[in-house]
Amino acid sequence: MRRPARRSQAAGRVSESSIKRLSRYYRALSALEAAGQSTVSSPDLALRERLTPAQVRKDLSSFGSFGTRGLGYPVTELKSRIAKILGKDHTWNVAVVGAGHIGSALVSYREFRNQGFLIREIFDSDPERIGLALRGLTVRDVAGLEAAVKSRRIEIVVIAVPAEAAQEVADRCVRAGIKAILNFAPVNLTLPDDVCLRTENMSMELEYLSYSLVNGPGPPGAPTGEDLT
Amino acid sequence: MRRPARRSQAAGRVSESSIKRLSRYYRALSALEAAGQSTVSSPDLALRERLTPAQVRKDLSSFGSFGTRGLGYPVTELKSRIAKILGKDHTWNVAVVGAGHIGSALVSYREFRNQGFLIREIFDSDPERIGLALRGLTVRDVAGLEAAVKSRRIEIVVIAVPAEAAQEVADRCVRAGIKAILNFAPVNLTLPDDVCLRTENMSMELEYLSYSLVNGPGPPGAPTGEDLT
DNA sequence: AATTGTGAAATTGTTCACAGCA
DNA sequence: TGCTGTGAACAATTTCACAATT
Repeated sequence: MRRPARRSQAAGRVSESSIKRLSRYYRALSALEAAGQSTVSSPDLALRERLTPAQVRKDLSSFGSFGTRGLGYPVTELKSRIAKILGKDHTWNVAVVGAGHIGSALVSYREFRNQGFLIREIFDSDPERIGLALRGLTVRDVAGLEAAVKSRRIEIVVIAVPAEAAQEVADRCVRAGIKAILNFAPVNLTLPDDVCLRTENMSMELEYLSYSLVNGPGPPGAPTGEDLT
Repeated sequence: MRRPARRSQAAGRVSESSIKRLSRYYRALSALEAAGQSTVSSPDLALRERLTPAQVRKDLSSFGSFGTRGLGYPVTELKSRIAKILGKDHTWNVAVVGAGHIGSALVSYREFRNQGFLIREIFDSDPERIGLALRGLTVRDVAGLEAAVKSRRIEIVVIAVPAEAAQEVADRCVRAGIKAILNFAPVNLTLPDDVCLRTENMSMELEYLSYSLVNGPGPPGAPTGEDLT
C-alpha cells in the first residue's frame, strides 16, 4: 500500500460546507470575470458572498490554493482551479427519471446545461407519457433505464418520480452502476455508501420558512416587532 | 421561582440544522402514523433518518418535548407538536413570481399544497404568458404584485424568475411587506434582516455531486473502488 | 429492562491575530 | 502598505455516558 493517500490535488480535508461555499465562490468569480476584474481580495469576495474574509482564505487555502500576498487572488486562475475541484472541467451525462412536472421542468432548465450537466435521456413508466417529445428528447420507457445507463454512459441520475416509486428507481440505478443521484422525491433513499446522494428537499426549505414566520427570523433573540410573551 | 424569559413554548435555542432535522422527524412520524405505530423510540427514529439516537433526543428535548422514559415518544402527539413548531398548523398564502418552467412546475406540485402552502397567485412580466391558465390559476401581470400581496394576504413569495430579474422582484416583495421568500434564481439576494430568505440552489447540489464523483464520495478517505492516482 | 433527558467531553467549524511576502 | 496563509483561540454542534423514570 501507498503512503497516507493524497487526493488528486493537494486536497486536505474538505467539509461539505466548504464545498458548498466553493460553489458560491465560483459563481462570484464568474461574475467578476465577466466584469473584467482580474484580481480579487478575500474581503472583496467575502462581501459579495456575505462571509468573513478569514473564512474565504481558510477555504481557499484548504486545498493549497495560491493567491498573492498583498494583492489578492487572480480571478480567472482561481475560477478554473475551483472548476477543476468541483469537477466542472468535465461535462456529465445525466438521465432524468420521471417526466412529470419536475422532470419536464428540469430538461428545459438552462442552468443545468450551463453547469455542464447534459440531460441525455428522460424516462417514465406511464404509457401516456412514453413517446412524448420534450425539448428534443423523447420520453422513453423506464424499463430501458439500465441499458441506457450503459450505452449512453450516464453518470448521474435525477429522480423526479413520486415518493412511492423513488426507492425502486434508486435501486435500479445502483444496480446499473450509477454513482451519483439527485433526488427530488420527498423520501429518504437508502443507498450503498459509495453512491453519492443529494436530496433536493423543498419541503424542508418551506418548513424552515414557515418556522421563521412563526418564530421570528434570524438568530434566536432577534426582535420581530411582535412581542411573544 | 422566576426564570430567564422563555419563548412561546419551551423553545430554547434552536439551530438551523436542528430545524431541518425537525422536518425530517416530521416526515418519518407521518410515515409511522400511517403505518399505525403509536410510539417510537429514539434509536428507531434515528435509524430511519440515518442519525444517532442521541441527536434525536437532543433535538427533541431542546424544545422541551416529552417522551416517556422506558417507552419512547408518542407518534401522533410528537408529530403534532413538531407541526406546531414548524408552523404546519397553519396554511400559508403563497404567490409565485415567474411562470416559466420552474414556476409552472411549482403550481402543479402536489407536495406544496400537502404541506399547507397554498399558491394563490402566479405572476409574470411576459405578455405572452400573462393570461395563461395554469392549474386553475391565471398568470397575471407582475405589476399587480404589491396589490395582490395586500388583497390576498400573501405571506410567502416564491421567486422563479431569471437571475437578472430576481433582485428587483425581491425588492418589491420587501416593499409590499413580505417576510419570507423562497428563491429559485441562482443569485444571492440582498434583503433586510427581518425577511427570511431561503435559496433553493440546484447548482450547488449538482456541483456537490460532481465534486463527489471526481473526489470520491463520503468522508475523506473513503474507498471508491476506483483508485485515483 | 428499556428509554428519555442532559451535563460534560469530544469533535468540528469559524474567527482572530499575526508572521511573511509582494 | 495590503493581503495571504495559518496556528491558536473560540464557538457551535455532536456524541457520550449516565442518572432519572416508567
